[in-house]
Amino acid sequence: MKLITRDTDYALRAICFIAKNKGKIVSVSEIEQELKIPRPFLRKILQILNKKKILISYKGIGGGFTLVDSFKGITLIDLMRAFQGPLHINECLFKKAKCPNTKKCPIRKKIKNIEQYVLKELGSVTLYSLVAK
Amino acid sequence: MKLITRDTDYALRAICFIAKNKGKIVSVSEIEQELKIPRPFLRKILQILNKKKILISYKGIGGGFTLVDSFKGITLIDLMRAFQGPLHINECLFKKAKCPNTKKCPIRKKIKNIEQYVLKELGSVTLYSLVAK
DNA sequence: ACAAAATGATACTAATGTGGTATCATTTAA
DNA sequence: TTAAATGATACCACATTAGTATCATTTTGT
Repeated sequence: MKLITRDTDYALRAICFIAKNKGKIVSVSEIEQELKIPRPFLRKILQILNKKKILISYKGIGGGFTLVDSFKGITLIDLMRAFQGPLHINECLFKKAKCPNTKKCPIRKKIKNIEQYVLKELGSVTLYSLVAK
Repeated sequence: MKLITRDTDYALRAICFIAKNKGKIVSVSEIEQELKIPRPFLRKILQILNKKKILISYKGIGGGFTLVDSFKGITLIDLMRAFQGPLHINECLFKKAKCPNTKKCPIRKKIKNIEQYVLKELGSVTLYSLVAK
């Protein structure tokens, strides 16, 4: 059971590195060298971060990526959603049929509670807090 | 992100049904008819439940399954472990390398906390509590 | 003893998700 | 106008999950 997938993980590390170079435009090559992430995969990840407005990209010679201005408001869960889609702890438990012995399945409620807790926790971690010493 | 897989889900429903027929030996055919779970898959699931000592099986004509005597002590997490193995929310995040900007990665701690919470919650739900009206 | 009805064991197949690659198009600075 | 960067997109490989198929074993009734 994985809460965080590899692309999310890589994204986080890349962001940390970009944040370290405050203000500077950082290219794929630089990140690749530092973090040893396979280049094509890294490119894909950065492109997604750009689309999701977590990074800003600059094309052409001297191009690369910087943090978005609103970076301090972005949380771990935003990052996870970018790569892992909407986070439902369990999507379809008892969707088709209910346990015949219960009218309101108590397990569903429990799962919902757990889900909400997890989302709250993940949503409380800003990427900035991970970057700042 | 799935916390509970299909076999765990099916297992839970099957157990609910068996519990309803208190004491009676319930065959695969009966469960299949009631819950519309594909028979070979259901058989596999029930065999696992037997091996994990959550159900008792009886072979031969009139055979089938009943709940184990210690049923009241079995929790949702036991069921999940039977099908999904040991439950680690995240196994290897930052295993190979740490985010270069942090010495003790705060995210790792957060994940650990979430994991412990989830395990505690799931371990607090007895299957019996789901079955009992 | 034996046949039928049940589960046990095991190996295989199909579908999906994750991790990763390859290639061409587009933009931009020198 | 060319080289260096990212954008878009399609593809491939592997692992996990979901499900099937088949034969072996046990048990009960006749």
